[in-house]
Amino acid sequence: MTSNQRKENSSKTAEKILAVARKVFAEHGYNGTHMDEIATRANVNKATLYYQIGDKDTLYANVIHQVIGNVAQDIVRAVAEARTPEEKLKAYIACIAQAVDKNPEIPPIMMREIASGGVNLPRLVVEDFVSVIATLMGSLEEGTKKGIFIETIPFLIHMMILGSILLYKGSLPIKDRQTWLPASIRNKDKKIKGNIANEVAKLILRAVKKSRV
Amino acid sequence: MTSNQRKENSSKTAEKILAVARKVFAEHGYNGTHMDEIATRANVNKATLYYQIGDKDTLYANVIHQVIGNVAQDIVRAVAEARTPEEKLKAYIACIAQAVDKNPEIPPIMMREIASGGVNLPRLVVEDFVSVIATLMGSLEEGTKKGIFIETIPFLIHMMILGSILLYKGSLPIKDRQTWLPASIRNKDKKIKGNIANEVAKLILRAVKKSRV
DNA sequence: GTAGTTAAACTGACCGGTTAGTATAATTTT
DNA sequence: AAAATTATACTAACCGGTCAGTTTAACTAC
Repeated sequence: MTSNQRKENSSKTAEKILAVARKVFAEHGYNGTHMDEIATRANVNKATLYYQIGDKDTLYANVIHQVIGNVAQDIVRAVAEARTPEEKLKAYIACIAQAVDKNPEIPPIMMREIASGGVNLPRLVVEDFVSVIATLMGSLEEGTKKGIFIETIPFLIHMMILGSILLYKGSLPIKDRQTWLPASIRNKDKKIKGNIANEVAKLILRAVKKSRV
Repeated sequence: MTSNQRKENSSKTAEKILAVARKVFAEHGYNGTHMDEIATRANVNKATLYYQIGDKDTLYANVIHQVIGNVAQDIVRAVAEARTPEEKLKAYIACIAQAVDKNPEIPPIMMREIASGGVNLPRLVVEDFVSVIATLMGSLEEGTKKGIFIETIPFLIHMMILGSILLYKGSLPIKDRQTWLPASIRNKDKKIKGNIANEVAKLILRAVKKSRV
């Protein structure tokens, strides 16, 4: 094995640790997460964990970055590629929904992060958020100027989209665990499982668009 | 001092502890909250805290009950009093927004609770949630039957409403703390501060109503 | 009215388990 | 040989919870 391969193996360990850490932090939050559990579930000695990554804060910062740091660019790019304000809004929603679909750790981590006032958010991540909201503001204002959209409060629209997706996805586990729930609530949405993006987009567009066919 | 006064003082102590606990739990979450901090901030000896209330779980359960246990009945009642589906929906949203306005601990506590899969939620509270969603489902179905509303996924609508309000209110502290934010984002919504209920209601109704004037 | 009794509220000091993080020597991998 | 990993053991701090004992005030008996 060359030294490159050695580095690969080493970084594979780090990646494994990060992947497990993501899950554990999502399950228990920062304070509820124990380094020992991460090490155990990653099949790695605790000393290795510290050797590879560092202390708890560093590990968490890495997780945060990996989980929500990259979504932002995706959104900005996807929106830029769309032409009409309506398409932009759709792309915006689809992007968020897809990101959450791809890694289900986003809802719990993000919600806890918001709950704690974003104390642990690296400034870089906050800046990403800002660029996302700015993007949305752009789309909405463009739509308003063109007479397609009504006047709105962009920040609220953002929270509406994000909130819908985060809470919807985030509460599925609760619903599933409460086996005694009335079937009317449990099954009402089986049909759209895995793809609420369309449904959210439909609703948001209905809310925001001026005229209707 | 009469024995009544003594009891009063005692229950005052308990109330003080509960009030402080609410804040601390909202700030740090269950695992991040230390009994010592609660005791200190309540100006009460830790042993007194245990004497008055019990262990951490009990204290947290009390907080949960106090914070989100009562909102449910309010909602159900308010919706029952309204006549048309549209009015019911408005009442529903207004109720939630008002509750969050009245005690700002709801967003962080609720979001963290959802994030952790509702592990700490007393069954009674979960049942309250169910009754709330059932109420909403009733209103939506009634509206659909009468041809006023389109077909919807009630659970998603619920999450849309709740998510909007929780995230909007919940992220205000973050926004305020990031002093470097562009003014366009910071100030865009000063005009509606304290009353997003109307705005959310407007948007949700536009999304859900079939025809428009 | 005052000495004795009881019960509730409260306190300071402490205990025991937990957990982040470290040290070290040995082993494996490349 | 050097880097990565492991097993094991350890420390220091932290934190939930307890306990023996004190204060306070209301009640009782004389």
